[in-house]
Amino acid sequence: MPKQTFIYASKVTPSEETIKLRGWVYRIRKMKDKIFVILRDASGIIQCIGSKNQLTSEAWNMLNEAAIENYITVEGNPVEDNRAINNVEVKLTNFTIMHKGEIFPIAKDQSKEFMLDNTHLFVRSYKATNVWKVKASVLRSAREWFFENDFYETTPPILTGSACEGGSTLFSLKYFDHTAYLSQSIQLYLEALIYSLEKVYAITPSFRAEKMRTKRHVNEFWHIEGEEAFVDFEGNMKIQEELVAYIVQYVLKHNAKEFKELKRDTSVLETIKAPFNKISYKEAIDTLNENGFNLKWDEDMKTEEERALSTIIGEPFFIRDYPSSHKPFYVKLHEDDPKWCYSADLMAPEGFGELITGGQREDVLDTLIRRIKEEGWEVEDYAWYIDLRKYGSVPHSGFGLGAERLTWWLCGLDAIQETLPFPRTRNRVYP
RNA sequence: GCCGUUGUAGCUCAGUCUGGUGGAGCAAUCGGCUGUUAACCGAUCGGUCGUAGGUUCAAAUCCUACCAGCGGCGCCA
Repeated sequence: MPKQTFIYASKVTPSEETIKLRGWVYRIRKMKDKIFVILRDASGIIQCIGSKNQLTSEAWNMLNEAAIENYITVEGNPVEDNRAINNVEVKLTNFTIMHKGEIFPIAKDQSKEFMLDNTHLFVRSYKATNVWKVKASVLRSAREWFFENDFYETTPPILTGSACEGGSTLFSLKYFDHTAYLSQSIQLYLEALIYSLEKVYAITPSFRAEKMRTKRHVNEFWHIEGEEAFVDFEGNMKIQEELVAYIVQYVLKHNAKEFKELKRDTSVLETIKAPFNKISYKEAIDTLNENGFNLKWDEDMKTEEERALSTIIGEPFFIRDYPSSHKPFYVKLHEDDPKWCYSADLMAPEGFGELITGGQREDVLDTLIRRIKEEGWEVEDYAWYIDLRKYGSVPHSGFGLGAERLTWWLCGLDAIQETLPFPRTRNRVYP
């Protein structure tokens, strides 16, 4: 038999055996002859009780010195007790402080500002840990879905030499003797890769140098992007809704404990299944106008309106067929009426708003060149991208899903910043 | 970039309107303690009131400038 190893707090069940655990002091409550210490590890927390008359004086003294976030190891007997969390506690037979360290600065009350100054310590908080677990499930289940649907994972570059979608929101940096940019989206590269693998995806960080400060934005986020050859606008939406529905089902199955601890009411999530509602941009405007707004058909929907619509509809839905003037040059236009284009946004319910933008790409060489010129870009800057339409151009579509947007909604958090361990915002690039 | 708002003890805040010797809770330290659930009780410790200048007999408080943070909007995932 191998030497007895440490077990996770969540695996502790009442038994006759002596067990060992290691982790950090989450809470500690000291009395004259008894001390309760709550041990925290990656799996959760468990109450341990140390009694003066059942410990060596050395262990008892150490227990008396223990403080929040000390690294500790414990030995004891797991017993059933309805006064403890999860009705199990460990009656200590030994207790060791492995690293005492200094006084942990994060206490009961924290302001947002203090929390952000101490993000490197705040990541270990109970709430944050639950969010990291849900996010891990989002990424894992997305990969699973792609794998099961014959998509190849690819690794496009994050450093790019050309500015796609305009330069104002790009972070630039010195690249030897040139200027390079941090990627806003690897879409154009995925479009190149479909000619090889047909169905591709990538999960990469995307950077936006927007100077906005909102609950919905961070300057660095993880982008789940897919691109598919021979798939049209309708087929693309089908892929998106199946992917999102799969992720929702996965987290409901695997993260019930986390949702409970985050106090997330999952009843809305439980009803979600593909296909989703689809309304045209025009219908969206009409719906809003019926609900007290006064918008014209080609007017841009603002956050307030999108949020209202998302609350009215109450389940995930697509807004499809946007006015062409609202969307970039690579979006394919309707053949019969170029006023509209094959672009759709997937909206989360409950007022969380946009999760995905996707659509069919312009695959006709001349139209693409004309559109680039109309938007005022230099055709030479997109030479390699235009090349893709010269050699066996195929109809294709794709989309970009924000991993943080999705996690934010699934967990029902106040702000998207909470879904990243080290959120990059306008005034925060440290720690 | 625009609008708003905040800066007082290690942390969370009151005190600013109406100028007159800086307060509370938490943390820490010491002591007490009935199986506690961010325990409880008592005591102690702890501050260049964001920075600079101005008004005044007197400024955390009024005025000016600056700095930093936070919230929102345009944008978007």
